[in-house]
Amino acid sequence: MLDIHFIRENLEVVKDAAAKKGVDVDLDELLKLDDERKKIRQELDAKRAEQNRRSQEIQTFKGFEREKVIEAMQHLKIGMTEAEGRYQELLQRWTKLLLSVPNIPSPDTPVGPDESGNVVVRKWGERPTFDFKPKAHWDIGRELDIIDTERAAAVSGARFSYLKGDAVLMQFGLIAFALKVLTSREELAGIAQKANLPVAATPFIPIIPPVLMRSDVMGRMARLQPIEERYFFEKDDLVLVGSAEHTLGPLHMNEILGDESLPIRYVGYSTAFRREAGAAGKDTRGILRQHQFDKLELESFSRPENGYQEQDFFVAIQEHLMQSLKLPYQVVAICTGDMGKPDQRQFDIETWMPGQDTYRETQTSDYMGGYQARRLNTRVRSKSGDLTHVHMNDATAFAIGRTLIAIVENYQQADGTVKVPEALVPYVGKAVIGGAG
RNA sequence: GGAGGGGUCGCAUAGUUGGUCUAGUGCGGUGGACUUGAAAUCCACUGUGCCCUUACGGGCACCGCGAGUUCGAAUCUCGCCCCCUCCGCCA
Repeated sequence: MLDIHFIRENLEVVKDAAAKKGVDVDLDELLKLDDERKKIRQELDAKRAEQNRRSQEIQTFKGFEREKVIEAMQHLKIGMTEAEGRYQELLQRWTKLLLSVPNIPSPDTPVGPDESGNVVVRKWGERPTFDFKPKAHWDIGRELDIIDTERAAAVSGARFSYLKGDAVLMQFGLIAFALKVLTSREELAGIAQKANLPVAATPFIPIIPPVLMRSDVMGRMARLQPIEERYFFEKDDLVLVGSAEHTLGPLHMNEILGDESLPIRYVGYSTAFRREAGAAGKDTRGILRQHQFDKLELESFSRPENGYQEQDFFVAIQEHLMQSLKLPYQVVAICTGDMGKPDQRQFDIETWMPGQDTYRETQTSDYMGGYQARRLNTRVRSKSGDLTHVHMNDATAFAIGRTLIAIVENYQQADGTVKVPEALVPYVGKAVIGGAG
């Protein structure tokens, strides 16, 4: 959420941001409620001050005098209860409205109504050429018997799959490869240098986070809505995460971090669960859009002034990973109308999928500014002693399913086998999938 | 799941017959005195949020969270969350 003081002082900026994001929120109403809120607050505090004062006094009184004061305070109490009721009612409306205010897009975010406004920032790699018609991953997967969606449908339903054999080796190969890069100060320093970014080379701490979390904490991550997208266990008031981001982000909630400890970087490996409620009938073939998939996710907490650089670094890491696999991709700046509500700036990496003859999103990078941290109450104490909210970044390192798709479609060969990207061979233990060996 | 114990201002603790607790003490931290310097010692300060105020300063709230009893609750009652010990179950 945004700071109410910030909204008051930058009303036009916030209005403009909401309009660009296509979010309908009545900010004038919010400020009106805030004025009322303050007024009742003052009234209440004055009454409480009086109560405190009289509570002290009362002990010096005795007998009839004491009875009289008690009677007066009972009266005061009635007024307080009434004011508290009004305050709570108002606060509820106030909070609801405040939470619906989206984050402000960065100045360099393209303005647009929906995904049609997204802008390709750069492209990398050459699309492979084939002297045969490249197949889609669902065909390759079935033929090599490494992806089984049919049996999964019988057991679990649509949008589930069994990954088998070499696909599994590939999954753990990808993870091992990425972790090697992300936990190495030298590798990270190299990536930063190449991207010309003056960021710290602090390694990522690997985490295996919980995949179930309290719904109220998910709310504080601004990720509970739309609730239709979440698997929700009402009996336990727990939701399944849609990304490791959801449990990595709150790792330091209600904490004050030391300035010298930043940036704190984590790489979390977890399964992600999505109901895909709004995507009925879309991408039903293969494993592009699954209810369940595994993912390596980056998360960092940084000083506010380093937030944008941190995101640039995250994108540089993503590009480094894709370049290592020699997969052709494009970096896309997501426009105001397509980005998430809590985002300040968002980039996607879309990777070339020859079997589908198009680029598909494989990674995303979200810079949240202090939007999530404010509600999570994660703060930094600067050297001068000031407290500010940390800035948070999250990004995909590898979404395993989609990376597998990209690999099998780009590395497929005429004989039906799939080459293993050179960088992965040591981690997978073989150079070809589906071959005689 | 059952039984018991516990959650106090960075850490550790005091406080459970309701009102001098707007929370004491120790450690840590900051500033100062002493010292050539340091240690030791002594003195002062030491959280977060909201609100009023140009400022100085002031008010309110917070003793796991939320309700309740009361003129008044860290202290009493109820619900919830979490931690620890033992038992049961279990990868």
